[in-house]
Amino acid sequence: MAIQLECEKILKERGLRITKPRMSILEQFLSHPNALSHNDIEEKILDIDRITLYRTLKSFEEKGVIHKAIDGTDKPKYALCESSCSEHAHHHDSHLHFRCDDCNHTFCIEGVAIPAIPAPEGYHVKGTDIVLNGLCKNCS
Amino acid sequence: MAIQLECEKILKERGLRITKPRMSILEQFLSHPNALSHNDIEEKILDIDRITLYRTLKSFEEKGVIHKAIDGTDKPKYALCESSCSEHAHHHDSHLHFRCDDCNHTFCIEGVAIPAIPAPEGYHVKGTDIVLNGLCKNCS
DNA sequence: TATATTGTTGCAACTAAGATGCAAAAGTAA
DNA sequence: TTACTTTTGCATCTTAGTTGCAACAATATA
Repeated sequence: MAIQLECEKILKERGLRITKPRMSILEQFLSHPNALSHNDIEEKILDIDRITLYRTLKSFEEKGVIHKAIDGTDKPKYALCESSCSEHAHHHDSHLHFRCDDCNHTFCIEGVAIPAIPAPEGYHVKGTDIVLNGLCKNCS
Repeated sequence: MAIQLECEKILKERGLRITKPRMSILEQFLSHPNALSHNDIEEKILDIDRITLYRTLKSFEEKGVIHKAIDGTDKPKYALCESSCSEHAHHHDSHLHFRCDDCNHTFCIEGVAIPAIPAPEGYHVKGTDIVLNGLCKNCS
């Protein structure tokens, strides 16, 4: 599917109006395999307004288009959600991200079975986030 | 052991000079079970200089006194290292933290066996960080 | 296809987080 | 006690992120 059409489809599905900044931001996520930070996007879309970008990332997150990819760095990064995520429930009770020590990219890994982590005594576990680091496909 | 003595011992072991700000910062870590953010410490030690705190946290981290506790929030938090950590090697290839959804405290969990996470195809895994969330001992 | 409605943008202004350089002060070794 | 070295605390700067608001653009409806 043409990337433009796919962007429009996603925005419509989530009840977000189709606007120029939203289209170009979403396009970035669709065309990169790795999670993107605010800064990454600013560098790729030169004429984007800083504040619009903040707000777009926030509304994308709220509507289940993207999710914050925990990767152990101080800079928040975002990755596309699976289509099964919705406004009301991100299906991310158990999530796996991989940060490459070499290229510093963070990847959202789908479809790997995550073993249950033994709950520490007295704690009630609701969700699990796993951050692996090492070398990614390209760098190893 | 008196807490003062313990602080001095740790600082000496790591080759850090014993100073007033370092003592009071380290004291905070020793007297709280949870990981502390920059802000947490500023609130507890009222007369501390902001920049000194930044620099102290950095040197504590470099010398293996504390480590950054990845907990999925945007605010870096720090927790005491086990004594087996050193300047040259943090023993944190596999680390587990727990963030409570209720009190928002982050705990560094020691002594729980962490199952190996299956490495995604093509990736070379060197370290694993796990962030559990849910309810901590006090809140459940 | 014009219009009303509502959501979104882009700017200004602000707050908070964090880094750097430097002179004065404090720790340590002799 | 002195000499040497590290650390502190301040001023200054940069970057990240928020809020309020007027102008504008997307959609729904007539």
